[in-house]
Order: sequence, then C-alpha cells, then structure tokens
Amino acid sequence: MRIPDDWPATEDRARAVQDELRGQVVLDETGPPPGTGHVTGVDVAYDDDRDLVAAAAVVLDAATLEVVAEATAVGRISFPYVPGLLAFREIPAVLAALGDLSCPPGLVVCDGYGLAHPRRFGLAAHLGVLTGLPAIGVAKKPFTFTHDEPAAPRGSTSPLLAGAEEVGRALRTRDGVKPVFVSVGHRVSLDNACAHTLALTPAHRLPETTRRADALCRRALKEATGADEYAV
DNA sequence: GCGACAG
DNA sequence: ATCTTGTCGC
Repeated sequence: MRIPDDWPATEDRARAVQDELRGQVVLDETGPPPGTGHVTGVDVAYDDDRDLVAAAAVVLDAATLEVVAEATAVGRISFPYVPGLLAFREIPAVLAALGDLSCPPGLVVCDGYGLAHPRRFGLAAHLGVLTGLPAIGVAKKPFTFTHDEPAAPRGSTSPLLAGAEEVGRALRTRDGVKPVFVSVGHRVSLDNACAHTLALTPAHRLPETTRRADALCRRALKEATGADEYAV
C-alpha cells in the first residue's frame, strides 16, 4: 500500500479524483459479521507549527476488543483542511500506517464519513476503494446533513439525510448521550455498519477503534522528531 | 452573495 | 484538528 504518486495538489484536481473513483465503491456486500475477525481503527493528528502529521492504525480482535496489532506513520502535511476534501489530508499518512501492520486489518473504521459526503465519496469510501478493504465511517458531528433526534435508548437510530436521500444514520451508542453518525464506506451495508458500531461501543460513545487510534496518533505526534518521516 | 461545513 | 481548568460521575 503505497501513496499514489499522482496525489492531487489542487482542490479542483481532488474533486475530479473523487468523481473518478466514486464508481469503484462496492455497495452490494454485507460486510464481515460483527464480533468476528479483525476490526481496525485509523485516525490522524496534526501539528501545524512543525508541519507534521501522524497517523495510527490499531487492530482489535472484534470479539474481545483487545489490541492485536498497531502501527503509526509520521509525515509532512500534504493538503489543507477543506470541508469535503478531508480524505486528501488524511489518507497518505493512514495508508503508510496500514502498510506497516503485522496482520490483515479486516474491517476499517474511520473517524469521519463514507458516502455521507457532498460528492458521495468521503474518507471511508476513498480509503476503502484505495485499499480494497471493507470500510465504514463513524463521525462525531452531522456535517452538512440533517437528522431527527434518535430515541433515548442505546441502539436507537434516525436517518441521516441529504434532502430526501438517506446517506447514513444517526446512531445512539449510549443512553441519553448525543448520537454518532454512521455511513457506509466500501463493501459494507448500512445495517451492518451500525451493528459494528454498536459492537464497538460497549462503554463509550465513540468506537473503541477510534478511541485507540486517536490516543495512539496523538502519542506518535508528540514523540515525532521529524527525522522519522515516511517516504513520499 | 454570505455563512456553514467530517477532521 | 488544536488551544485549555476544574468539575461531576461511574
């Protein structure tokens, strides 16, 4: 898994890449059953002053949620944050981390959106297509979409809407706590994506995958010297 | 035209 | 994302 050498340099080119890759998303697979095999969380942290980005990939045993493997990667920030183009900022570092894992990632859980995206090709869909891995997005904020408040009990959902189109689901992972926003990335159904999210949230609002990856990439960023960058 | 907008 | 103290609760 190498960083594509034609990685976009401009916003217009990035949008063209999204339009070009969107057709490769696979939507007719259910995806792996929750509670079996591996589930991998990925996340990225930034240090604008040092111009550094750190990514982490943490593989969990889906049944026990224990850590099976982890990897980090540090590099230069290669793209600004532009709403709708998050993937271009995060993916190079994430690919480097995934490539360093000692075991297969299984299902990848992203901190952000999949098909719930202005061009229907968010981070999780993009990462899924580039790696071929099943992927879902679990976001903390509704982005530009609308939704009704899900009922109070854990497990309640309401559709995440772009107009009349259901692009994902607001999912309550803890009683009475604000929901997370789940969307399909690649090779996983929305029902299964929500089932995985619930299996990954026995104790917290956010999936264990996201929590582990978040903690690890922050630590990697702190410990980064700048001399240990991955090659581009 | 202006603001809002995953991380 | 990141900058940040104390505080309430399991």
